[in-house]
Parts: sequence; C-alpha cells; structure tokens
Amino acid sequence: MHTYSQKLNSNDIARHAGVSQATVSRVLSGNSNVREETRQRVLAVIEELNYQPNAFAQAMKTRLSGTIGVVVSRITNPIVPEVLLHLADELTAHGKRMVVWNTDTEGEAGVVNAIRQRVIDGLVFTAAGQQSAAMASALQTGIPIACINRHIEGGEFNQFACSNLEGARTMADYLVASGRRRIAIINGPLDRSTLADREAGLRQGLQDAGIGLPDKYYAASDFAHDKFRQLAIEMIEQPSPPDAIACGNDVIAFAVLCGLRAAGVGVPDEVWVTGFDGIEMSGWDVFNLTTMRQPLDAMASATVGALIDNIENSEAEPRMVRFGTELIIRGTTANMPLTQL
Amino acid sequence: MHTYSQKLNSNDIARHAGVSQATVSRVLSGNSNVREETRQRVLAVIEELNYQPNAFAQAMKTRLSGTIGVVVSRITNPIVPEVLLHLADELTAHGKRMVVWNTDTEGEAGVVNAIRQRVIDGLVFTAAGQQSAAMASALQTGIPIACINRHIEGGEFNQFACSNLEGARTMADYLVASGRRRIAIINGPLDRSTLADREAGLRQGLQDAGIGLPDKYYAASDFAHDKFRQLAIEMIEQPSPPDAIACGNDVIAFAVLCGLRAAGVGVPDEVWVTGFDGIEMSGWDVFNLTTMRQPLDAMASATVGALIDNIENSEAEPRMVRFGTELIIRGTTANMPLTQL
DNA sequence: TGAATGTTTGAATACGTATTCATGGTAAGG
DNA sequence: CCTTACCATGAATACGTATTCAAACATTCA
Repeated sequence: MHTYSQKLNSNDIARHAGVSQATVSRVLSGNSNVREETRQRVLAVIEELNYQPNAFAQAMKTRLSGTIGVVVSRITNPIVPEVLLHLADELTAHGKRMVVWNTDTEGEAGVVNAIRQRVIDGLVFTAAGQQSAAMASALQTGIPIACINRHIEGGEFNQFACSNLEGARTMADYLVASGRRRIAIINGPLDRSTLADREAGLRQGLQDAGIGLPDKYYAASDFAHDKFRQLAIEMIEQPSPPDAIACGNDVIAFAVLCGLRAAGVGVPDEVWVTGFDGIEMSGWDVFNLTTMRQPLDAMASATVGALIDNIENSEAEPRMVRFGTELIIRGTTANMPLTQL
Repeated sequence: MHTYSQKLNSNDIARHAGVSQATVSRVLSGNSNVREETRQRVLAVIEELNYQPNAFAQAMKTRLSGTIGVVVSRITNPIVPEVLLHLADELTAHGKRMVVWNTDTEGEAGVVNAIRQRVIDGLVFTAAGQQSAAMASALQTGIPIACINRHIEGGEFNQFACSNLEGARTMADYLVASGRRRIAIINGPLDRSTLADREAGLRQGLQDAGIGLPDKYYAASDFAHDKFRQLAIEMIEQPSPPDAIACGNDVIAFAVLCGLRAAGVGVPDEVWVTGFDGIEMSGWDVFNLTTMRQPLDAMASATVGALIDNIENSEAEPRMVRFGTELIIRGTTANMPLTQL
C-alpha cells in the first residue's frame, strides 16, 4: 500500500513558533484575532518548514471538502468540454477542485455515493434528462446544487439556462423572414428541457407564421450521431423535402449536415440547416453552421457563483436566471444580412 | 455556511449492534476476522440505519482519499473527452473518483496544491508538453503517477502510449505505396512526444522511400484551429503544392481539411489528407478522415490499472507499454484496398 | 489433561485540525 | 482608581475512523 507520510502538523509549527497549536490554527483560518507580531512569527515558521495543513483533518472538522462535483451525461458531446472548461476556470478561481462524473457509461452510483459520503460541498448538473437518482439524492440530503442548461419547473435550487424558447423563436422568425416555407425540425430527446423549450419556440414561430409543422417534417431521436444522420437522410429523400432543417442543437446539426452530404444534397442551395448552442466547432469551415449562441462563460460563472454562495451562506436564496442568446448567421443558411427582422 | 450534519457514526452502529466501535470498523474494512454472526448483526444495523462511514475520517486514518487526479492540457480538444471517458469508466470500476484539471487556462497551481495537500491518491498526465511544475511536484512527493499518450525518456513511472513512430511509419509507407510523391507534414508543437514521434516516423518513411521532405512541405504551429487552417491554405497555394498532407493528429487534420475547403481544393482529388488518433469524429462524413487508430480504451485501462497497483502496492514496478495502431483508410485518401503493403 | 496456538473482541489510542472555554492582560470610560 | 469590555492566547476537547494491545475464549495436539 503506497502512502506518503505527512511530515509536519500544526503542533510542529506551534512548537517552533513558541505558540500553541490553537494559535497556528487561528493564523491559518484567518477568522480569529491574533496579534500581528504573533501572526508574522507563525507565518514565518510555516514558510520556513514548508508546512501544508492536512486537508482531511480540516475537512473532518469543517465538513467542507473544497471539492465540487459536476455531473455530465455524455462527456464526448463537444459542448460538454466547453461547459467543463468554463466551470473549471470558475471553480479554480474560487479555490475549489472539480470532480467529474459521466453518467451515460458510469451510471449515477458514484455520484450518489459521493453525496451520501459528503465528500463534495456542492453539485453542478449539466443538461440531461429529468429522471435522475443523483438529483433526487442531492435534494434529499440538502447539498447545494445548481443546474446549468437544465430547467426544472418549481425546483427550489439554482438554475441557469439561456432563453431557449425565445432564441428558437427568433431562429424560426429568421427562417420564415428569409423565405423558407417548408421548415423541418430534427430534435433530440424531449426530456431535456433545453431541447423541449427550443422545439416549443420553433413550433410557436412556425404556427404564428401560419406555416405549421407537418408530421413528415418532424423527427427526433435519442443522442447518437448515426441516428440523427439517418433521420436527415430520410427527411431529405422524401417527396417534397423541406427547404430548411432546424436542429435542437449544434451537435444534431453536425450529424444532419453529415447525412445531407452523404445524400448528396447541397447546403444551403437545396436546404438550409440551423443549430443551437454556438459551440466552437460550429464555426469550422466544414460546418459553417448558422446557430444561436448561448453565453456559456457567463452561465458557468453564475452557476459557480450561486453554488459558492449557497455553500458559504445557507440562507442564500436559490437563483434562476435566463441568459440572452445571439443569432449567428453563417453558411448553412443564405448569407444575407437580417434586416427584415 | 452550509453544512449538512452527519447523522450517524460508527459508535451509534456499535451501540445498536451491541458491539464495540472497533468491531464495526472491522466489519466495514473487511480486513480482520469477525465472527460471522457478529458481522451479520452489524451489517443489519448498518443497513437498517442507512449508515455511511465518514470519508474524511477514513481518509485521515488511511491516508487514502479514493480520488485520482487527471491533468489535461486542452479539455476542448476532442480527443481529451474521449480519454476522460475511458479513464472515468476505469476509475469508477475501481471505486475511485476523478478530479480533473485543465492546465491551459487554469494553470497548474491547483494540481500542485492537491499534490502537496495529499488529497489525491494518484495522478494521470495526459499528452502535453514536457515542462510541467505539476509533474515535477508529483515526482518529488512520490505520489504514484501514470502518463497516457506521453513519453518521457528514462522516467521512473508508468507510461502508456501507442506505437507513434511505427504507426506514422506505416502511414508514410501507405502514402508512398499509393503513389504519392509530394508528401507534406503539418504538425503541432514538438515538445509533445506523440507528435515528435509521429513526425519522426513519417520522415523515416519518406527518407527510406527516397522522397525526402523539402522545407516547403513542412509546417508546424502550436495548437490553434485557425493557425493549422492557415498553414494548410499557405501550403496548398504555393507553386507545385503537395499531393498529400500528413497531419500530426486528427484535430490538426480537421483544421487542414477546413483550410483546404476554404481554398477550394478538392480532397482527395487534388490532395490527400491523413490524421492520427482515430477519434470518433474522424469518421463523420464531413471529415471522413484516413487515420491511424490508437486503442484508447486499452490504454486507459492499463493506465488506471498500473496506477491502482502502485497505490495498493508501493513495491510495484513502473510499467511502460506501447500499444499497436490500426490504419483506417477513408475518403480523404484514395479509397482502395491496401494490398501492396 | 495441559500446553500451545488461533480466533474474536473491547478498551484505548492516534490521525491533525477547529473550536470552546477559561484566563490573564490591556484599553476605554466614568 | 475602579469597573467594564475587549483582545490575545493556551488547555482541553471533539470530529469519526483504523489500529494496536491485551484479554477472553475456543481449538488443536500430544
């Protein structure tokens, strides 16, 4: 069994500095009054001996681990690392570590265990379906949680998402205003609030424009590149195919573009395609995707901020914010300025 | 300050079961002899009261946290989540949690801190440059480490990578055997051993074929999609452009394909393109990239296995394994079977 | 049967820190 | 000068578990 011994403890520091262990602890925590001269002396010894407090002992006393959990449903979905990147930056800025669970392959047992063992101070849930043993467990134990890109009606906890419905509505309006009339939707699983809200926004826009959405212009599937790709092929190869396909998110749109390419159908000449999220890859030439950008950095910042507040102050009210989105017009739709909206 | 109290401790269990706390601990750890009847009684009480041992107290005693750190250089690089996925699965299978650091934006301070605080039992380094304060700190403290996709000569620690040189050599042979004669290389930073080894393999193949590599057919840059894209454009727009571009990895190849598309150059009609890694996206229709697949799952499995061994048995020798690669021929090169190799 | 060995258990202790309680000292206020 | 309040500090304790030590008991062997 490999263990590497801790060389020093606060008693050693106390002895060297000629104070009591309690005083060393007070200097470290910075919460109590210590005479400036004493503080300097202790700090000097800490520095000299290169002392680090034992994190486990601290955690046991304070019941705080300095670690935040992040629950992710499909880590290889390209939007996930972008979210993790921003979360990691924010957490680091707050001096917290980030432990990650990927539930689509690992399952949720690890998360539930961590919650029950109290080894995390808070938990971030990223977009995923509603049914979640981990979420139920978190709510039951009362551990502070925050959801990013996932909305649950009536939930008494922090929730940060973009204006999915309004953004999708804007997207529909743009397509209609640009002359599209046979607009199709390809979407993912609707138990994800983001996707459901976006679909609602699109449908609303189509309905208000008097266009509507025939069944043959609608398709959905659970997450799998090949499935979306296949749906796109079937969609485009039917009689009187759509002249635009609005997708629930960028990753779905990527698969759709792949399907259309396989079917030999030109974009945007024969059909337009739009995504939603505005992830980095959407700007690559091979996609050049018109999409609706959500401010992931701001959302991550708010998520972490609220979580930290809940941890430091249990009275803090849960927050719920919707972030604005930005239409980015690229090559998968006609490249013309949007003056008529 | 939010804290949620631990309801029960092992003393409560002991009292309810009519045994001592030591016996409860023995039942939990499973290392000592306990009479079967006693064990069942204790387990029943644990079950009944829904007791969970306090992880911090355990960690303080055993000096083991049940957490493994993973250091990543650019988490949004699509190969990284694939690595993390496999690592997470393996770690979960071993009952370990995974904490992730993304050093390109966070820096390494968090990792170094975690090492000094002993809050992780082991550390995985994924491909990155050689200079690393975290690696130095890890080696100094003696915490078990393992490197995946990163090789350091003479290092006394676990290292798992694929046969980068041989794989690249095979790739060069394939291009030459297929009739390519003006073969270019676009690569990333050479302080990454994977990229350096692959370049060496390619150069070796070209040299043995008597083709060589003129300066004008070589370009490199640090990691940034736009830079690789630009390099590809400049490469292809020069007089007597290459008839093939071999890239250091798939992500570079994606950028190259984007550049070629922007330049209006047909692939594979006017120029072939190859990658290396075989990440999932390389199979998407928009890339359809010929590449060299490395067995990430096996590599991750070996990485975690070795790390766990080092943690459980400090005498365990560091391991160093090279994994074989597999040429995957797709649409960015002529779609013909490779019989002549 | 007696000695030797092995099994099962409890009491006590240690891990390293944060915090409470008590004490001596110092400043403020009349 | 006396009281009151506050500041700085140390001794002692608690957090919850793993482990050592010793004792009680059971088993084996001659």
